[in-house]
Amino acid sequence: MANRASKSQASIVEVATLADVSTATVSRVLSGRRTKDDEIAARVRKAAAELNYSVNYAASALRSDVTNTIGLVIPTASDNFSAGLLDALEPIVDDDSRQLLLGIGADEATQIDRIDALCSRKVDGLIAVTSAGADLSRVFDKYADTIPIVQVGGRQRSFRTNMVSIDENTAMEAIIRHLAEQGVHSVAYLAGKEVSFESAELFAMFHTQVRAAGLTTDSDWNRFGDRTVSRGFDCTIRLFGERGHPDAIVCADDTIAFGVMMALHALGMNVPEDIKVVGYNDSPIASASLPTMTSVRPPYAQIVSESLRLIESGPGHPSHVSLPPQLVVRVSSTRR
Amino acid sequence: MANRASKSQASIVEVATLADVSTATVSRVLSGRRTKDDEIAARVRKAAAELNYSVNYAASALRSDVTNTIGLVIPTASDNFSAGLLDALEPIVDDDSRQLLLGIGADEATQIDRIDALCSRKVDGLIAVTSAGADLSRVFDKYADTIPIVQVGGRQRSFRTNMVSIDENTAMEAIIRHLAEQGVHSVAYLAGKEVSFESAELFAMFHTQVRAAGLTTDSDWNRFGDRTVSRGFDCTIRLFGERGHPDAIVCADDTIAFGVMMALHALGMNVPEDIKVVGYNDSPIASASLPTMTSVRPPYAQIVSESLRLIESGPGHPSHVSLPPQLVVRVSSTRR
DNA sequence: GTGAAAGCGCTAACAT
DNA sequence: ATGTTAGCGCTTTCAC
Repeated sequence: MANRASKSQASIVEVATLADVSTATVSRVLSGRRTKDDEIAARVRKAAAELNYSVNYAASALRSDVTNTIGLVIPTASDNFSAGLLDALEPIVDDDSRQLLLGIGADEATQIDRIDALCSRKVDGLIAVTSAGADLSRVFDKYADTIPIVQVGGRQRSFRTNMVSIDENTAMEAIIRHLAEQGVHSVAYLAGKEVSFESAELFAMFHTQVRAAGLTTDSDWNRFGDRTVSRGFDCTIRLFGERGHPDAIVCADDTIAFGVMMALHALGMNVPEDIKVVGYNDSPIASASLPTMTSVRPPYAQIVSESLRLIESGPGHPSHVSLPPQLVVRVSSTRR
Repeated sequence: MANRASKSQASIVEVATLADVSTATVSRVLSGRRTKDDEIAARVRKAAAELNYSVNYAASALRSDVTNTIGLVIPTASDNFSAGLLDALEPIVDDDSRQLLLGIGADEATQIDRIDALCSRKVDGLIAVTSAGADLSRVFDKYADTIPIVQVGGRQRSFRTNMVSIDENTAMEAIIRHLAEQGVHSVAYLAGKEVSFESAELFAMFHTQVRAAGLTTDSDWNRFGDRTVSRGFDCTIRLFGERGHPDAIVCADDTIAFGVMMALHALGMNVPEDIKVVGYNDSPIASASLPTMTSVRPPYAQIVSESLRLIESGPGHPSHVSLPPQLVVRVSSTRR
């Protein structure tokens, strides 16, 4: 508010002068590295506020090797999971008066490049959402004992980094149990194509859970394929050209489920009365569809808090955390 | 590749020693601030590579006041426009061996907070996608003559920052001309609700262009509302309960258009034979829908290059650039 | 608990 | 064109 606003920027020296203490004291008070909270502390804070002081992060980083930045690498921002994670991570990072450095890389080479760039900026921690099939173990190992790294999802290839994965098995179990409770007897599964979140493993889990719940499925119903609306549409049309059809269709992505619902509509079938549909990833489309779609919500908040906790614990003690997603039950799967 | 890999990090002094030159020369060579490219330059680069040297950005920033970072503030990552911009911006920033600092803020207070945080980090430039109705003029003005700021979209409230806006009028003209060419006579418009990209102005442009092209519309057809699938669905159902209906429906967002297409399907109408549909923002859903959807693609690449160009020109010379989006013609609007 | 002073790694000014 | 040197603003010993 002062009239010196146009002056470049107040430094710690000016604050110290105004508060009539040493720069060391200012530094200690402002960074909370001081025991008492007495009159001196108040004076320092007052002076800092008056001068509209904020630390010079470059100087601070140079001296202390703490940059107050967290690096995040994602395959693309136009992906529900990455976007959801970004939205969940940013406020937490920022509330800690840290800053988020973002790297985007779809292929292995670009991801490696971004991780290199971020690490040479000396981020205090790195979170990487690995894309389908990328092998980042070498670059991870390169920095593993300098910077705490957290790999989110994907296949773990480096055992020197932390890993936060999503417990898809629990999710699948929740889906199947929920469907069984709604009176479903037979289920189809439209899997994803990419290896990213282990489509194949999910597929295996589906079979296990279906059997465990005493439901039935048919190998002709279940196919791998793209995560697109038209794929869901096509598969469903084909499904109903065959002899029998399931009571429910579980999809590896909301987009597929959306195509399924469109096709069912076209076929004159009602969701959820005639057939139930479950999506995956709880994208905006799930709550916007008609009827609203039951989906599986990745545990964004927990992924973020666990990742930051692992980063806090520093490099060199890699551990693996598996988090259960949440089944968001909406209209498309409920008995009416 | 050297066996000294585990050693913390090579500094410029070690590079200088190995290359047998001064640190100043190393700095000059590596930053390209040197005229000749002789044997000395080669020696320096070789030494740097051998020691796996990379500059300490904190030290560099402290000394030179250039941080090699660009700040970006968006309302949310779960928004097609912001995600598209992010994906377009990141590689360009990175290729320049700069880094992207991201701030996310949905409401005015949070946006201001993020802009403050980024600017006190002394980013070399700030790009802000302003959210609906937020007034950021004060915080913009606070930094306007220190840091080059580019406002993308939204309503311009500060005339001390650069502005990159999307020429919606040209987009609307292209849509209406295209529809007229496809034999359309009457058009409905489902507008957005939020003030963000000037729904009202777009609405006015729609009327202007419809009249200019000699087409007709009906005030009962055109409504403001949410950018959701169900809104598009409901509006369409209601539309066809009335006496007449249009040959085409233009929507302020792909999501709305998607709901429209679902409703038309339910009503037994064929797109594009019976009625044509045009969306907006060219989200992934536009190319994944059935039939594929004609939409308007924001000029991401141009927004990015213009923004960076304006940042390059430094603070204090605010200018306004308006960029025409591209009409992506797909099946939903073409004569068959 | 506080202050004085060293120095993080780099670049810009100045001198050669 | 290159080298020498000061110093960016901060944190952290080290004294007291």
